[in-house]
Amino acid sequence: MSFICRFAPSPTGPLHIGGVRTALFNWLLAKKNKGKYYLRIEDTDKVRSKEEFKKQIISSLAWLGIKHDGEEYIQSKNIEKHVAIAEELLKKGFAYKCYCSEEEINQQKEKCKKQGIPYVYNRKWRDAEDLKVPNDVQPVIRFKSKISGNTVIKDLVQGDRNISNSTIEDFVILRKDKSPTYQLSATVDDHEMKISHIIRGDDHMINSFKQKQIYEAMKWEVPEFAHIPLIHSENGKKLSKRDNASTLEDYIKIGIMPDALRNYLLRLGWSYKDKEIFSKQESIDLFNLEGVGKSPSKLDMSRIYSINETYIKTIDENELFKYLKEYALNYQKPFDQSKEMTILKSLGFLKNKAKTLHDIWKNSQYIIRNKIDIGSEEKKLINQLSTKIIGDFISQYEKLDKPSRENLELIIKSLINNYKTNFKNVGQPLRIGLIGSKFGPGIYDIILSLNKDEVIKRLKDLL
RNA sequence: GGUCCCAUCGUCUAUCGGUUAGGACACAUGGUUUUCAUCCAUGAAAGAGGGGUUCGAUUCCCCUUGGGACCGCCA
Repeated sequence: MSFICRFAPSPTGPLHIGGVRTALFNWLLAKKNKGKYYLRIEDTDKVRSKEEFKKQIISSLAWLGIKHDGEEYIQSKNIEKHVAIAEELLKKGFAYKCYCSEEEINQQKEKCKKQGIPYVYNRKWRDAEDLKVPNDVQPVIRFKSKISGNTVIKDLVQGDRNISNSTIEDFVILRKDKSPTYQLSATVDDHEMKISHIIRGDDHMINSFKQKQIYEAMKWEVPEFAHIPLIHSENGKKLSKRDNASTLEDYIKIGIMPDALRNYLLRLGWSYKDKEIFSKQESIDLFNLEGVGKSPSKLDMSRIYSINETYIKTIDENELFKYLKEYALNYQKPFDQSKEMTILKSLGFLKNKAKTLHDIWKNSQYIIRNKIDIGSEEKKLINQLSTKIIGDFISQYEKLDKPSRENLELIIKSLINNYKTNFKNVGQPLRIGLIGSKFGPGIYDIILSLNKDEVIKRLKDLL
């Protein structure tokens, strides 16, 4: 059996985290089964579709490492075909022209609202040979949904889903301006692209019942369906654009790495035994639809941070630096070239205190900045004793040929002895002088990561 | 409101009739450590409720409760 999957976003906004997961699952299933994964841009909403969103979606997916096969498919380029199918359905008696004006429909909706009953189109023009066709109304074409019987979808995630056909209204497939609607376009394109598995959010369940009827009317082979549960925000509702971490960009901005997000999204609603960390290859090998749960899952930021932290600590440092550089370039300031080597060499300890690229970037600021700003809290900690200690430290440090952890340790120990004090009273003033904060990397790491002149200069500034 | 669906620690989940209900994140405590962290150890934490079926139910069925999705000439 061949696996041809697709992800079909509409370019009406930035890519949503739920959409990212849908794309991921489609891609994973296609790759696992050596099939194809296509990207289709559903831009038939002429008003809301924007070129910039299309570009953003494509680049977001590229950032995550989800590459589609072939060129991206632009739905609007196939409109003529969609219209032709609408005409064909009309000719074959599976669709009909509806001359209800928008006012008429709105009136009906109002009426239903008043009576407190749900609105369903009344199928007025379904079998209307004797109705007089108004000449001031452009008709829409509606699909003639089945009135009796049931439709069953053998959903690969949800199991058998059964719905009474009477609950499906005669949906519009061609608007009054002769443009196709989603139900039609998506179905025609899925058929033309020979999509074998449609994996999409659970919010499309009803659409699948509608679209299945179109497949059957056209005598097309019906694809397999899998409706994956939606991702809910931390307060349990469907994720909306208002949630502050809902677009991919939101995560990139705070310094989440692509593999970490991929891993998080994979494990959200899917599991494989007790395994938590999956390399890209492992996720392809191990992914399956059977492991996808049926209930929606809530987004958990602390989990995202935690997985990101794991990746920061385990990936190759050159690769990590690549991500860090990109992050700095896009969301902070590009690194000064002369500082790059120092940062790369210091990554070993900078990354130990970081959950995000932003944290690493923050930790590396003392290397980047030439002038150290000392916080007001920290200034209070610099007293007579500490300036004396720093002074002593400088004179001993200056004499060192080549500073090393060992000889630095000797100096610090002698200072502790001479001043009959503890490490804290020696280390803290030094840290404040060198990085401006009492929090930060280990003092030896700091000193060794900076030039000897720079260390002396910074410490003298403190005196 | 109508239709459909879901239900194990706070969160993501394991269990596919017999388990001291397991793991991970978060949380708490202790230890290591030169600060903050890391790291290590330990702990607290769950089968929504009620009926069945069964020798035995978290697991199968029904009801209740709670939660969700859909209900556009948007996609």
